[in-house]
Amino acid sequence: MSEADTIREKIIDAALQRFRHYGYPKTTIAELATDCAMSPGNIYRFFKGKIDIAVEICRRETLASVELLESVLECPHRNSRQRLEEVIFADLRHTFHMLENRPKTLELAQIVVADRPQFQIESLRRERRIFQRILHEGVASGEFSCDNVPAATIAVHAATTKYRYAQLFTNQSLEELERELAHVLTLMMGGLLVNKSDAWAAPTPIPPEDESLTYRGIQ
Amino acid sequence: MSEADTIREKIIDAALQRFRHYGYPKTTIAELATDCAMSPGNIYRFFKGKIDIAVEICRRETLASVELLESVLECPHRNSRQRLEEVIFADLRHTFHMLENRPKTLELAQIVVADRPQFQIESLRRERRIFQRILHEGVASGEFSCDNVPAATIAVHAATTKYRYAQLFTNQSLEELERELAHVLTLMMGGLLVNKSDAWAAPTPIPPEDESLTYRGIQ
DNA sequence: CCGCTGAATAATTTATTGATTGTTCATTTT
DNA sequence: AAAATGAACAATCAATAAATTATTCAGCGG
Repeated sequence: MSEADTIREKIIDAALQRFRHYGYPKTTIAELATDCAMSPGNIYRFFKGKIDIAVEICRRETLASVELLESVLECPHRNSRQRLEEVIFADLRHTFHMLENRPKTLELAQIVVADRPQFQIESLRRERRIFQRILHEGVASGEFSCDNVPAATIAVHAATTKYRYAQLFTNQSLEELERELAHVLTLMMGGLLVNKSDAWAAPTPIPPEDESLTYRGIQ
Repeated sequence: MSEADTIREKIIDAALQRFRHYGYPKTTIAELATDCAMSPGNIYRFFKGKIDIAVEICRRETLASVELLESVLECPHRNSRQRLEEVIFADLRHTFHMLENRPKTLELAQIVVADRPQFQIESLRRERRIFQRILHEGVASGEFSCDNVPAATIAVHAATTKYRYAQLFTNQSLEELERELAHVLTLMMGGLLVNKSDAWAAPTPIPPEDESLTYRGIQ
């Protein structure tokens, strides 16, 4: 890692701490400069502006989220249905706990998206790619029947919108949301599974929260 | 209608005009009083406070929306699948045009919900009841197979969350949203229809917008 | 040169004040 | 007595001033 990159990391680190503690608006460039033992002006040799520091932090956050979901996905001894369901459950829990425990993260994301609408679009696209992979595998293995994987991916993603950052839409508890999501998944499985009867025959048990997995590297 | 009710209506009417034109915050009780040729204090003999006028207006708005959806539902020569799909499409279009053409209505609803969270819960419940009726009929007619109608209703409602006040979540065009919704509905139909193959065999054509129906009494 | 500083400036935020508004109620009118 | 008024008061909002902050850049050391 080059010297410049090291300094950049230092700035990001300082910003991460302060944004989490005091929020983006209450954090000043001067403070970040002090934290990094440099002058305010020098920050601008590493970031075009204050908002760009936030963008970088959010970018990493979304990459970490995607990695979390991928780690759920790579869990072996799972068929496609279980994978899809567990990824979506993980998403619900991950975003739910995020808003519950680190509200400043949402604030930061909202500030970034307000300035860079493209950011949200790309984050959602990355998430959808995971769904698409599962559907693709499921079709290949003969478990899912689906003649238009991209369309089905979009459908699954859209139908589970409520379970990403759920607190933005409702004040239901996590337990309620999980029960509801199980119903939504059962319904959708009817449209994906080759043997429709399987969707009801094996009603989705809500997978237990795996703290060790879900929160790895978070908080 | 009693004399008191007539006056009440006059106040609501004046408020409706002003809220639409200038918005809730920019409308004063004094103005409403002037519109109704009375004193500010007298308004309080008919409404407990300013916010209660807004609540009543929103309540009527949501009742009108439900009636709109019911009118779609009562269209004859439709099977349950078509009814469900058309009601959800109508909902998307209705709320989309609402936000596009009368943004003050959203502002008003947000103000009301911020003060009366129960309001939103009840509005959603009323809407869900329509869905439940369709599902119930579909099961009775043998078109749908579903061993837990209330749960399926909740699932259908939740899965289509994105298509109610869609502009709150995305800046996709109405056309894009309609295409997407068609995919979601196809997926869900797999979980509802007795003959799963029907869901794909008869891909949902996006029903044409029926202006005369959709906008009756709105705007 | 290169990396950095820190004062200067432009933009934003915060604090303050004055004006407006929602609400009440003693009083008047019908 | 019932209905309505409008002045009074507290709460809220808008406008402006003051302070703070983001960003730039001429210049300083290494």
